[in-house]
Order: sequence, then structure tokens, then C-alpha cells
Amino acid sequence: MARPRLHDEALRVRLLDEAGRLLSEEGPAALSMRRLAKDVGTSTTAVYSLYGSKSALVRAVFLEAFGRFGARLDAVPLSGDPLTDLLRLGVAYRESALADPHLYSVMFGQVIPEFEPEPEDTEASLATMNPLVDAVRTALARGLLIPAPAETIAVALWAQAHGLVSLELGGHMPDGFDL
Amino acid sequence: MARPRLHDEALRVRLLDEAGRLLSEEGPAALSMRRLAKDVGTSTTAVYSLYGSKSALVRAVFLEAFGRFGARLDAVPLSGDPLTDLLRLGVAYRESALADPHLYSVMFGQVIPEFEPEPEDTEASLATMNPLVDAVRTALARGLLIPAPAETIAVALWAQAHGLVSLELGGHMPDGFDL
DNA sequence: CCTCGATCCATAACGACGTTTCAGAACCGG
DNA sequence: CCGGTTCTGAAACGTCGTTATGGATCGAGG
Repeated sequence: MARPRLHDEALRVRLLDEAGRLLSEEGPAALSMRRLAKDVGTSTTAVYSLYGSKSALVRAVFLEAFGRFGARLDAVPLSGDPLTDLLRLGVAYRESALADPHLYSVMFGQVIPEFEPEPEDTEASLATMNPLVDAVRTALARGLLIPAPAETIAVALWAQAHGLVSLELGGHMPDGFDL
Repeated sequence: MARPRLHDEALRVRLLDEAGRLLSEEGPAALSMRRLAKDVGTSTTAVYSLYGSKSALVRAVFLEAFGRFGARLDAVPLSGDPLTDLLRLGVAYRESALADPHLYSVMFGQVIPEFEPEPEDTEASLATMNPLVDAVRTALARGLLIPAPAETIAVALWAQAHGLVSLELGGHMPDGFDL
């Protein structure tokens, strides 16, 4: 009945990839709908017919970023000693954040005014904590930690890592500070 | 020789106050140069002749916010027991952040794309830590903490507080979580 | 094979943003 | 009262997110 569509799933993926690249390599200011469309060789109409809004586009990047982030934490090799694993998870957390600071701030900062994560989106961020909760449970079972709800300890450790990384990325560290 | 200026220090203060109010009550999106000028009853030219740029305006708000934040921490009554004081400082930290989340995110998030703090600006943020460092030193002197550089412990505690508050404000907490 | 009508998409437009320019209003010394 | 200097509001520029539109494009019916 009509022309075949160019604004298809393949283009959706290319847009998502380029959006991630722009964000990661040039920062939040570089990610504009016009720029994105031009870099991918299409028009803003394409982005709007595939995503609907900048907010929805960034949400896709947000979920993608949490996916990769979680994968990196899942990939941390377990040593058998849960306390060692907790330390390794913390190091991996920091390395993942420093490897791509802009994506990290899309996940945890509100760097792009158009996008604010919905409650449903935060489930993706909570899933990131799973390896952490597992290690805490193991440590508790072996009596290596002061007894307390595993989730409480996990959140406290997560906050510690996030706080350190966040201060480091924000430049709020004393000169030449090294933990 | 010429007309007396209306764009004077009094107006500068009124602009700063209104900018803080807009930010605090309506969030970062509400703070535009046009809106600010209109609310104060002047023109954008005034803002530019007094501040030069949005970046500089927000920097002024940033420093003001850190001033108030530091004052709240300085005002925490000391109990004599440094460990109690550390806990109180943490509680005061959280209360200050929750009392004005938008200002907190101007201080520690990059909520306004136009403004990124310079190295000199972070000195203001480090000064906020002084009461914390003092309490840590006292605790160390009394053998209440495992020996380590006071600054290291202080930064770790600060990061813990900042991490918890930051996750809480960002909604990255499990449902009904209470430490 | 050609036309018709349905479908899609790039272009251009709209309002708001940060920032800058500019013409005239406002003032003081003479 | 007037000249010249200083100041200021209004308008202009380019960019942003988003939306409307008119022409281009193709499959089906004759």
C-alpha cells in the first residue's frame, strides 16, 4: 500500500548506539536530537517516530548503561572469600564508573534535565546490587560480619562506593587524596 | 556625568536570592535568565551586567549554598563524645540535604549544564568537612578509632553520608528501606 | 504499464533558551 | 536648557526540543 519504512528497528539501534557514544565521548551537552539525527544520517522525525521524546531516548540509554554496568559487576571473579569479593566488587564499581563517567552520571546524576528516572526504572539499578547482596549473605553465613539484615549492609556498602566515586568524579576530594 | 545605576549591588543580592528561591522551590528547569529577570522586575541585561553569565550566577548560588550547608554543620552541638558527634553530624548532613534537595544537587550534582565547579570552588566544599575532621581527630586522640590518617577517615565518612543521601534523593533505594 | 491513493519522511516552523547588540532614555555639568 | 556620557530595555541571533506539512515514494487496480 505504501513505501517501505526506513525508520525501523535497525535505525532504532543505531540511534541508541550513537546516543551512547555522543554521551560517553562528548558529554551530555553534545546529545541533542538534531545532532543525533545528523550523525546517524537521518532527520529528527526519525528519532521522534522511534522514541517519541528525548526523555524516552535517554531512558533507553539509561537502561542500557545499567545493563552494561551490572554485567561488569557480574563478571567479577569470585575468590571464595566473601570479604575479598566485596573489596573486588568495590574496585570494579569504581573502575566501571571511571571508565565512562558521563554514562555513570546519566545513571546516578540528573545530568540531562529532560530525563528523570521513573520508579520502574530504578528496579534496573537495584538489580545491579545483586552480586553485592550475595557476597554479603555469604559473609554473614560464615560469621564474617556483625549480624544485621543483608540488605542493610549491602546498601551501606553500595552507598560507600557510590559516595566515594561520586565525590571523586565531582572533584570534591582533597588534593592528591588516595584512600 | 551620567545616569545613576539601577544595576547595583542591591539588585545583585536580590537576583541571587531569587535565583536561590527559584532553584529551591521549582527546580533547576525553572532557573532561566529571562524568568529570573522578570521575577525580579528587571531585564536580562541586568543579570548579565552583574554576573556576566548563567555559569557565574549559578556559581554564586553554589557558594552561597555551601555557606549555609557548612553553617548548619557548624551549628551541630557537641556532646563531648566524638563518636556521638560523628553520628550527629551525619544526621545533620542528611537533614540539610533533604531540607533543600535542589540546592544539594546544585552543590554535588551537575544539575545545571551551564555550570561546572572549578577547582577553586571545591575548596568551599572541603571547608564543609572541617567539623567532621575535628571530631575524627578527637576520636583518634582518645583511641576510639582504628589508627589511620584523620583525613582518610573523614573522607570515608563523608562519602558514606553523601552516598546514602545521594541514593535516597535519586530514588535508588529498595522499597521502604530504613537504615 | 500507468494511474491513484495511501503512507512515510525531510524540511520548515514555533516557542523558549543563553547571550549580544543597539538605539534611545536618563542624568549631570555647563 | 542643552550636550555628551552612561546606562538600560527591547530586539536579534543561533540553538534547543518538539510538531505540522507538503511533497516524495511505493503497491494495488485497471
